[in-house]
Amino acid sequence: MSTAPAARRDIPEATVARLPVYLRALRSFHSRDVDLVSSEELAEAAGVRSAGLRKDLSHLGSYGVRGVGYDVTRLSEEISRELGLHHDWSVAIIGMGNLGHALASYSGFATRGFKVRWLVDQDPAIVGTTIAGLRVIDFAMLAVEAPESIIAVLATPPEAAQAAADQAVAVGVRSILNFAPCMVTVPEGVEVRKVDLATELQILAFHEERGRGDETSLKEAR
Amino acid sequence: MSTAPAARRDIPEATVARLPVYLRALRSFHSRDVDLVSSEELAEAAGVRSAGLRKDLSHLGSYGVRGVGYDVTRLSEEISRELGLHHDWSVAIIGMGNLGHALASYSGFATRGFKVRWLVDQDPAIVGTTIAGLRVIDFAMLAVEAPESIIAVLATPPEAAQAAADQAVAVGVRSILNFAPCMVTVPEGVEVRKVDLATELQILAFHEERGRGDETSLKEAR
DNA sequence: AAATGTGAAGAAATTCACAGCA
DNA sequence: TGCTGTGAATTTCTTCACATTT
Repeated sequence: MSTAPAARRDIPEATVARLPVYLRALRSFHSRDVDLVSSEELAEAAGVRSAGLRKDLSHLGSYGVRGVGYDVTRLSEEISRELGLHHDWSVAIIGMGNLGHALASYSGFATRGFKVRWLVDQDPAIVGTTIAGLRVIDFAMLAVEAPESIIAVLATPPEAAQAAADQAVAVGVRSILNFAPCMVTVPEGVEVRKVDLATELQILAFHEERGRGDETSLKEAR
Repeated sequence: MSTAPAARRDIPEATVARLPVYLRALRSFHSRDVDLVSSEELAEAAGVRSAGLRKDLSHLGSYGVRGVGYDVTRLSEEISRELGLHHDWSVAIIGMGNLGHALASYSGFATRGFKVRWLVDQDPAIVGTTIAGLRVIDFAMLAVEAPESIIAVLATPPEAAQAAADQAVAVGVRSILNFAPCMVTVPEGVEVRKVDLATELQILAFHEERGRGDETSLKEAR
């Protein structure tokens, strides 16, 4: 409806889920000193179609130049701003088993905007030790140290996940990334995203089993 | 259309992505000795709506009983069969850094049907060592030992991911789960699914930033 | 000339609401 | 009566095709 003053608000969920992918592709271009890309080039790098990319970007406003393309730096900034990455986010990893340990030093988290600031465990034998340069604390300490808004990454065993989520919510966490192979229930207003290895493998298995069915549609990786 | 002989083939992608979730919920019911569930109960446990659940299940055939519900064991078997879990899948983890190390012993992989059978790295200093009870091998050895169909889990640093994917494909891998924070390009016929921590965090950040916008629609975790 | 931005068409997924069966 | 299975309606997402702008 309102055309001129930027079509804000109400970005489709499907678009939001792709913005981080575009951002990554843009950074890759930037690191190769490319500072102008066409929707065609960016779409290929992101594994989507150019028309879809343009439609996605149109939801944040008009940051491209017709006949020319998109300025890599400018577009990166606009997407970052839209995603709320103009300030840093603090991350707490809950559960210092194998996975939590690995996540604490995983380079994928080092992406600009997210900083792992707390490692939490309830086992007294682990609390107090240092992992990846951070001291492991317990929930009581997290409550004291983390008054601001933080994102919690659940890396506990499944039996402990619900309790950990409850405690995280009690501390004020409103966003949870759940790696535990189980569901957690949270109060309204708290968002949970789930990363489930078994689920991903099962989906792959389904497609491989079906074999050369419709796999042409998925030739390019995201 | 055809009612009796089961409505096979062509299960919607969105449904396929939810079947593993239903399977997990069913196993949870089973472990609590519940052997009959209504679509309402199962949907709540899976974090979806009952009508959607019933539509999803209708794509595999009619395994429920009107006025009664679904037999937990029966439905688990049907979904498992549909997902191709009636036989075991061999998994090779590529890249034995922090993450690969953690994945090698992650309980989420222990889900029935998937067995980590190979750990692969290209660093001679790591090849030959034993992690989680398995000897780390190189690609040459993988080519010798793995003639059958396997699923590869990429856990390399981003710089090494494309080369690792190429080598995996050369060995015959047709399904890849990519944990590296980058995209990989593969030939047609090979499927890649991506698990991207930064992406998930960015989506969470977006929603938290928007705050109390439309979060009522996401009150329950998957 | 080249490439964006976008209405309109089409496809896919979700939700509704109820017929049909135990 | 209770709950499944499913057409129909609705919403969301994708693709097309071209007018628009530099």
